[in-house]
Parts: sequence; structure tokens; C-alpha cells
Amino acid sequence: MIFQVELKEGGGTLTSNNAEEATFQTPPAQESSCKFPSSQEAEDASGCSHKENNPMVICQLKGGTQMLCIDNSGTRELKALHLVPQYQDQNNYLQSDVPKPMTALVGRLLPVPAKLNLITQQLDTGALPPTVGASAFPSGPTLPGPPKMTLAGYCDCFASGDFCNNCNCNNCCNNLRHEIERFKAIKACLDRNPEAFQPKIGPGSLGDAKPRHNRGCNCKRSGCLKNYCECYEAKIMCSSICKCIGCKNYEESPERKTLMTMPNNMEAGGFEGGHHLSPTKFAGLPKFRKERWPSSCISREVVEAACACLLAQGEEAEKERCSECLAEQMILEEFGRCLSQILHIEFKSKGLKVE
DNA sequence: GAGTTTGAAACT
DNA sequence: CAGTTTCAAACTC
Repeated sequence: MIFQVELKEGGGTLTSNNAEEATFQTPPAQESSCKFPSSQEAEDASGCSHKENNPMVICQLKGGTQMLCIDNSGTRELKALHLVPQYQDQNNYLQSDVPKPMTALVGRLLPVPAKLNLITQQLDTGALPPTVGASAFPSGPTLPGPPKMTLAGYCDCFASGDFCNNCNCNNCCNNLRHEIERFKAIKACLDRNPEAFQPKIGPGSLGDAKPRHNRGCNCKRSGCLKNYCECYEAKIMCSSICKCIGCKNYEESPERKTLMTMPNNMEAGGFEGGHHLSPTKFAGLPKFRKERWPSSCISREVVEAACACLLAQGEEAEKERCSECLAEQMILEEFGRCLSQILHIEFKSKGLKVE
């Protein structure tokens, strides 16, 4: 089952199918928003009861669909929030009719800045009430239990701006089911630290090509030569902004040099210059500490290009009004083609025989 | 696999 | 802002 929302805009029509965010689904010409000249027209077109003096509100549209309405400089933006109908399974977990791989794919395809764009707009409007820590989370029959720690920086998925998917977390609120609490938690995080969702590892200061830890580490006992240290883990040197004690993670450090000559450190391509950073960390995506990103041709650019292909395939399916199942199949087939090409190049670059 | 250590994030 | 607590990952045995 797919909700379909049609919103009039001037003489045209904007159609948005199932999506987590309309930014992903709306036609290119319309970009990410549907702008109405007056609130009355918006209400007429969508059934939305958005009021002028409330800059952001979740609107219940005709047919049960929820949309996030944002007043932006006098224009009205309607963003699809929950176009995917959901239901509770026998364990009271919220499920969606959209197949999970498809949902996950959409979630991953959206780059973190795009996802945060929506949140930033809310913060700019001041629409969300002030919240402090876990006490900000509503409690009640649908949200029982302890503070929702999956809506905190402890959770890698949340910290990187992603929804949890197939995680082992308890009472997870980092999902579409708890979108509002999630927004509040994000605001609380950003209140504490405006750069909370920025990648920890980024380019250094001007003129310095080497990446560095944007906040610096605070290690005390590890000498910054164990993976407890975020700098060491990212395979970069500690910098002047680090507040570590007894740091041995610097260019001339004999301990570091000894460590670098050990066999276990050779596989990741060494340490010098930090050119083999885990791309996941560099991008602010979830950490996969046990499965380090292999040294390969699968660069960030390649991943982005592959994602763009999948996105284009999804848009194509939408344009042709394909069924949900067919759309998923098309995207997966495209994924297979991308993977095949990547592996082909990978094998070729390593001088391996390509079947 | 269980227990310990560690440091980031959250809290006070 | 500093000290404490909580948490998840790294590490050790």
C-alpha cells in the first residue's frame, strides 16, 4: 500500500509517493518543497490545518498521511514525513509495508546534510520546544521504559544522523515511529554542541592538507596509541587541539614508530598522513570498528556515484509509476550492476583475473 | 564469552 | 566549567 499525495501548486501538480522525506521524492523541477502563495490555498489543497503563527507543525492530511509543514520566509513548504503507512506487529514493534531493504536503502541514500537540513529548518524557526536531555522525551503507554538512549550520542546511528536499522538496541526510538522525539533529541544535542553531527575527522586548518580530529581527543591513559583514542583509531596524529595527557601519537614518537612497524598495522596501509582513514568515520557515518574499511578503489566518490545511480533508478521507477515491488527490483538490479563494475575495477587494479 | 578498561557523551 | 555518571567499544584473559 502506497499513499499518494497530490498538492496543487499554481496550475501544476506535485505528486509525492512513499518516502521518508519529500526531498528524496519530489520532481527535480519542484526541488524539495511545494510553495503556496497563501495558507488558505495550502489548506484547501491538502487539508492541512497549519496556522500562520505556528512556523512548524505536523499536519494530518486527508487519508491519514502526516506531513511536516514549515513556514519559510512567507512561503509554505510541505515535506512528506510519514508517507509510509505503518502497523504494529505481534511484538508491538512498528513495521512498514515497504520492504525493509528498500526503506534502508532510502535511509542510507540520503546524505547526512540533506537529512539534517530538515531539522535545521525547524531549529531556525524555533518551532520545537526547548528540551534538556532525556527528560525531554515524552512518556506514556506508547513510550514506556527508561530514557531513550538510542536518541543520544552514545548511539552511533543517531550520532551520524541515521535511523537505526537492524541494530540490537533496546527500546529504540531512533526511527520514524518516534520522529518527534528524535527531532527533540537532535535539537538537545545541537543545543549542547552545534557541531554534534559534523564529522569528527575533517580537513585541518587552512593550508594543512592532512585531516585532523575536529574536536581533539581527551585521552589520559592510553597514550593515544590504542583504538580508544579517536585520533589513533582514525589513523591520524593528535593535534594542538587535543587535550590528551601523555600523548605518544605524534610524528616523531618512538612508541608510535615501533607500533607502526608491527605486522598488525601494515594491513590498513600504514599510518602516515592519514590517507587510509575509515571512510565511515570521515563521512560521519556509523563506526564499524571491527570491520575496517579495506584499502581499495571504493573511495567516497565511488560510493557517492553508486548511490546516485541507485537514486536515479528510484526516480525512474517513480516517474514510470512502477509498483513498489518492481521499483525495489529495479533498484536492486542497479545495485548489482554497480557492484559488478566496482568489483571489476577492484580486481583489475589488483591484477586479479576478472571472471 | 565474561570481565575490565577506556574515553566520549551526558549529566549535575 | 569541572567533576561525576553512563554508555558502548576496545581490550584482556
